[in-house]
Order: sequence, then structure tokens, then C-alpha cells
Amino acid sequence: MNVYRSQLMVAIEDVMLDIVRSVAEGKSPVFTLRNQRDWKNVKFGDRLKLKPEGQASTVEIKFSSRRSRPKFALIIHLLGVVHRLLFTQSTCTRRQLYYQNVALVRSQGLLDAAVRDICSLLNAPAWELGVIATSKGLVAGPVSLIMETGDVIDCMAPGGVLIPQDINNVVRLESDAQFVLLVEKDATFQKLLDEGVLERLGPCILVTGKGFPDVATRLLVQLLWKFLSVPVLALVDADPHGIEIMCIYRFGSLNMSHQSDDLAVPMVRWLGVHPTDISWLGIKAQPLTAVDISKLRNLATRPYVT
DNA sequence: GATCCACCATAAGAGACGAA
DNA sequence: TTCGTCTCTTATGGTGGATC
Repeated sequence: MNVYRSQLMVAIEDVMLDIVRSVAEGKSPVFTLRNQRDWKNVKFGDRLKLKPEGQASTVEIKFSSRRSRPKFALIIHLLGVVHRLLFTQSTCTRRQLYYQNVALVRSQGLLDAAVRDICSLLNAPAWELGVIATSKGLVAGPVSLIMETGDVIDCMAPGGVLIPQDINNVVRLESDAQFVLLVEKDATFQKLLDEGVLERLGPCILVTGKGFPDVATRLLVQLLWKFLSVPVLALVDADPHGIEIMCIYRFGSLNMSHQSDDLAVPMVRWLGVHPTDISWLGIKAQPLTAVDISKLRNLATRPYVT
């Protein structure tokens, strides 16, 4: 069995033993985790990174608290599931975990949060625990993904190829692409393909996360950047959400700040559309809504802006 | 064919609630 | 009573199946 996998299993067993000890000593068990909802807990070098233990403020999930008890129970349940996944060397999607015990999990959002907590607790990314997210991103262009199993995924199919859920099992990439183009929306992605952008702009790879990119899409973008050493350009709307999506590709997100090393690509360059391009190109712009302005104010306080 | 709804990701803000 | 945490809601992007 993989050494890392067996170490994770031992780590889970240690967590469980700590809980048993607490109960035996008459204490109420508690999980103490770094708070991943607080921007003060991330530092910014070239990407967002969760501060190490001791420097970051923490949250406590106490069994004694009526409010956090369901979350405590969910984490215990998931630790058991993850232990089984590691032992059987299998994987499970977040959605499958949700449907396995809807009564306990209650909502997809709560499950996602509990998985994040377990990753923080074990200091390991979710995919190493066998927990994967259903992929939604697409990739198109002259690139072949060689998987651990020996399977080869050719991404030249019309309309692009769904990014595999087990993208962490890619062992090698083969491509002669000169750059990678990240596209915010699926509609734009399809339009660019229809207009023959792959031939007109030379060998290049198009990737879309269909809005906010999921984990598999961000992992693939980092793989392309690392293996091919080519420029990565972002084509997003000139609105707060477009800018935020570009920032997630480039700097990572607050929620996943503990995994930024695997997910962020600091070399992503903002191709446009820039707000200044709107007047230059004579495009009729939509006025910002109250929500847009609120989002802009929020973006302005982020570490990578300040 | 158009519309509705359930589903699947990502994110953050507001307000409710518990602990001290 | 205050402060911090947690849950719910809503925003973005989409797909696919059922119904009219």
C-alpha cells in the first residue's frame, strides 16, 4: 500500500483515538481548525496561502455545543468513509457522499465544508483522500493527457472534452501548444471553437471552467502550466465576476487557500476584456448594479489587490 | 421547441444563534 | 450584552430530463 495513504489512515485513527481519550477523561471532544473563512488567515506572496498553525486564528467544533454537534457528527462520519476509501484504494464524488446519507449531511454545502475541515485536519488535499468533485470544465486543443492507468485522453474532439475527475492521476502531457487560453463562459468557449480559433491562432489549448472553476479545472490549468511552460492567458468579462474568476485561477480562493500550491497559477495574465477596452472599442457597456459595486468593494479589500 | 425544475460546481454576505 | 461562529440564502456559470 502507498506509504502516504497509510500515513493518512494512521492520522485518521489518531484523531479517533483522541476523541475516545477525551470521552474517557470526561471531557467533551472538540476539533480545533484554522479558520478558512477569514481573509486575515491568509498571506499573499504570489498566491493566497493559509497561514500555518499557531499563526492563524482557529475555530472550534465542539460536541458539547448543540449548534455545532451536527457538524461534529458529520466530520466523524466522513472520517470513517475516508478511512474506508483509503483502505480500499477507491474514490467517491462529493455528490455520492451526499446521497449516501442525506439525513446526516442535510445539504451539499455542509458536506463541502466538512470535507474542507477534514482536509485541514489531516493536512491533505481532498483528492488524496479519495474524495473528488464532479468535473464541469472543458478542454480543447492539441493536447493528450496520459493517465496513470495508461489511458490516453485526446482533447481534439469537437466541442472540447470534459476534464476528467481524476485529473490528479495524469502522469504526463503531450502537446505542441504555444499558449493556454482560459475562457470564463462555455458559450464563449464554443463560439471560439466554432470560429476555428485553434487553427487561426496557432497551436493553443482552450480551457473553460463554465463560470467559477471547479477543482479539476484548476488542477488541469496548473498541470498545463507546469508541464508545457507556456503562457496562460485569461479571457473574462470586464465585470467584477469576470475579474474574480481570473483572480481565482491566478491567486487561488480563500476556501481552498490550504491547497493553493496545487491550484493557483500566479503566471496567469489577464488578456481582457479590460474595462478600459470598453471605451476604446466603442462597446455599449451595461451599468454596474448594486451587487456589482458591492462585489468590487469586496475585491478591493483582498490581499492581492491591496 | 420552449420552459421549468433538479442537479452540480464555485463564491460571499446577512442574519440567527451560542458562548463568554 | 457583545462578539464570533455557523447556517442559510443568493449570486455566478452551466447541463439534462420532463412537461406543455
